[in-house]
Amino acid sequence: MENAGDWEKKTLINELIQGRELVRQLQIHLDPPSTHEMRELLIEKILCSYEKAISMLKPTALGISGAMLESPNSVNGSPLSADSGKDQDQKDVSKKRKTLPRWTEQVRVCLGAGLEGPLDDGYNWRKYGQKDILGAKYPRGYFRCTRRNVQGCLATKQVQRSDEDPSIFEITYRGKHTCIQVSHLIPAMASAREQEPKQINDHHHEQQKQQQSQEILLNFRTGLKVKTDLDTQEHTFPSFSFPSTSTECLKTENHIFPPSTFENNFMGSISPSFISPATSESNYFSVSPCRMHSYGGGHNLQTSESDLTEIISAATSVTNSPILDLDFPLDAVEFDPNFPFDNPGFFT
DNA sequence: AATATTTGACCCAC
DNA sequence: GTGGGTCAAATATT
Repeated sequence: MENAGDWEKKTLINELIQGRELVRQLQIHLDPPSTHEMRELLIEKILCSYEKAISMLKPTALGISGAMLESPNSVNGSPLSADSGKDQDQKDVSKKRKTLPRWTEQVRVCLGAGLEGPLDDGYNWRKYGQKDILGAKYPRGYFRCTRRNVQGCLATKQVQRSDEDPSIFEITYRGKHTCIQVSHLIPAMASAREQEPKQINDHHHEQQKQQQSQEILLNFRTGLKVKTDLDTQEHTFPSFSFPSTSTECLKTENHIFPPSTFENNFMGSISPSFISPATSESNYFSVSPCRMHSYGGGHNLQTSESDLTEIISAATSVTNSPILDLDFPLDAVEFDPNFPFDNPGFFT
C-alpha cells in the first residue's frame, strides 16, 4: 500500500486532465449543431471529474481515502457482532445475520443521461427484496450474490439511496463472496452488453478478447495478496474488482465509450464495474457511478474483535476497495482507463 | 424455458 | 409490538 499516495496523486492528476479534456470537448460542442444533451452530458462529466478530484483533496480522502466506513454499531445494532461464535451453519439465516461482517460504502452516481442509480461493483447481484425504511425517503434494496445457489456464496448487499443527496447511494455489504469470480466478470460483461446492445454489438470480438484477458487477470488475481488498512494481515482472495474511477462514470454514462476504447488498457478490461442490471436499486438505472472514494476505499468494518479476522478477510473480498488493490502491481495500467479522453473524437 | 424482479408475508431481534 | 431482513409466489424479462 505504500504507493497508495502515489496512486491517488496520479489519479488526481488524471481527473484534472480529464476535466480539462472534457472542457475542451464542451468548447467544441458549444458552437456547432451540438445538442443540448451533449452539452449537459459534458457538463455532468466535468462536474463529476472535478468532484472526485476535490474529494481526493479533502482530508478524509487522504488517509483512508474517504472510505466511508460505518461503524458497525451504527449500522445495525449491537449485538450483531457479539455472538461471533460460529456461522458455520450458513443455512440458518438468522444466525448469519449475527455473524456476517458488514461495511458500508458510499457511492456517488453521476447523473448523466437523466438516469441514476447505483453501479455494479463487479459482482452479479440479484435483488431479493426491497423495503421502505423508517425515516428514509427511499426504499432500501436488498441484493444477494447470484451465485448463491450455485456456489453457496452468501454475500449480500443493501443499497440505500441517500435522503439528502439522491445521487449518493449507501451500499452496505454483508458477508464475503465465496463464489469463484472467474465467472462473475464475464456475466457482468454480458449483462452490460445486454444493456447497451447497440453500442456493444459491434465489438463482439473485442469483448471476447476482453473476457479472455479478464479470465487471465482473474486467475492472476486469485493469488492476489492484499493488505487491509485494518491491520497487517494479508489475505488472498479469490476475486476482486478493480474499480476504475472516472472510467466507470464515463463508460457507462451515455455509452459514449465503446468497449473497444478500453480494449487496450488492461484496467479497462478488468474493471467489471459496469452496470449490472441486477444491481440497480430499482432496476431503473443504468448509470455511471462515481465512487466517491474509489481511489481508495478504506473500509471499516464491523468490529467485534471476535469477528475481526473474518471482517478483514471479508474486506478483502469486497469489490470496492481500490486502496486495497494498490498492493497489486497495477501501476502500469491503472490509469489508462481514465484516459480514453485523450483520444480526439472520443466523444463523437 | 430460464432467469430476474416485484412485493406481500413471514421471521427474528430489539 | 415494531422495524428490518429474507422468503417465495407471482410476474416480468430475456
